Amino acid sequence: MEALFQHMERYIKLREEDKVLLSGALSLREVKKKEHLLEEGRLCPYNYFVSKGCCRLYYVNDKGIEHTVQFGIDGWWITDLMAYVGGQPSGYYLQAVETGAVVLWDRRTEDALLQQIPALERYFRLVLLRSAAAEQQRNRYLSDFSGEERYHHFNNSFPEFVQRVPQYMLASYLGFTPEFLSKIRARKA
Amino acid sequence: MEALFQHMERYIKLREEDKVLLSGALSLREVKKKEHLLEEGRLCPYNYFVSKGCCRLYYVNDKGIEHTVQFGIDGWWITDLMAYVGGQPSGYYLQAVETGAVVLWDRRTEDALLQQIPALERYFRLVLLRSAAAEQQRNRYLSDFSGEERYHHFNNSFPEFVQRVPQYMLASYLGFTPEFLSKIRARKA
DNA sequence: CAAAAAACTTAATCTATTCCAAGAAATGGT
DNA sequence: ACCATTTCTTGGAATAGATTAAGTTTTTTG
Repeated sequence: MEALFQHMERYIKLREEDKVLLSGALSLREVKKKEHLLEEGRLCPYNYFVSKGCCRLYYVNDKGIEHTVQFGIDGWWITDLMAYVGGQPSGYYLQAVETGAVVLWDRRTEDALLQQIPALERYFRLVLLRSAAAEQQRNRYLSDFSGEERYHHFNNSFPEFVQRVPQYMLASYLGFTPEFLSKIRARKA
Repeated sequence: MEALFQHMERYIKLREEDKVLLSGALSLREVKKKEHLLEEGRLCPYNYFVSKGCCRLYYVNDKGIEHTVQFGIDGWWITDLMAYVGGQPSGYYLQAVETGAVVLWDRRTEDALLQQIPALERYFRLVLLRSAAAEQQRNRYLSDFSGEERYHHFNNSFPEFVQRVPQYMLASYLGFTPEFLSKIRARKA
């Protein structure tokens, strides 16, 4: 929970009383590796702040193939936004890649909290702005680079992260098959 | 400009004095078809609200090929977010697809305006939230559907829009070549 | 209204990546 | 330590879509 406060204080000032309010309204949840926080078909009234560990958001297409759409490591928010905003059943799975902890931000208490701590409007605006900017850049890589280029680029940018996550998840995040990733690595060595 | 006020009032309340403030701080710019609002290498201290017409954000890769990353029709915000947030030179072009008008939101007066009209924090938060949700969905289509499926799906969802924009732009938005789009259409007929 | 420019089509060849299948290596639970 | 499960590798056949190049149609402009 402290991790979230620190993250918020990068963008806004929090008074002690704000922290008390937040501590009361939010809940911390510990997750074991591979545990699901959200499954397809379920409602998703939460936005998840990854306070420790690593989660991934993925969907399963009609051929049964998993596609990882986002990794969330500590300090990132992650959720199925359509289901969060619209209140419909989700089409995604949210899974802990590593044992860790997340803070649950509940849509149903959101309005009350935002009224009590108006600075949070600004916090979430800035968080969303930065994540939208990052997404725009990721999309550029996805559309402009070949699969192999994407892998090398990602591997150079986040070498430690590549070690942390199974290859098949990485492959599905980078937009190709695990077999192909295997071949890329073989080529290099 | 009125279009922007209406859009804001979908999410927040604006007092008359707020509108006066906004009218003074923002500028309206008319754009001719094909005119550029932003070119690669330039700074981009603006966020653009499309009040009438249609714009597109695209980049040109090192092979000289254009990739359309976003269309903005009336009622949407559009800009190179990295350049807007970070202040570095842009890697994108923003071009009017049709003659129309945009409202310029200037990053350099943003803080002052947000302080004078705090409700705008909420407005932009909600706009960003919805556009991030839409982006998440678009990414799913891009990664899960074949080019041909993407075309049919888009064509069914936005038949009027498909008529409004040149095919090569649509192809580059859907992630394939104009030649391939031509083939898809030939197959159907 | 003609000429130039822009947009679209068609066809042949080429290539990055998928798909399938089977085996090898690593990891995890008891 | 051992067995089951999960993850990774390898190779060959198949394919969606790119590339190239030339020709046709449509739109824009003087």
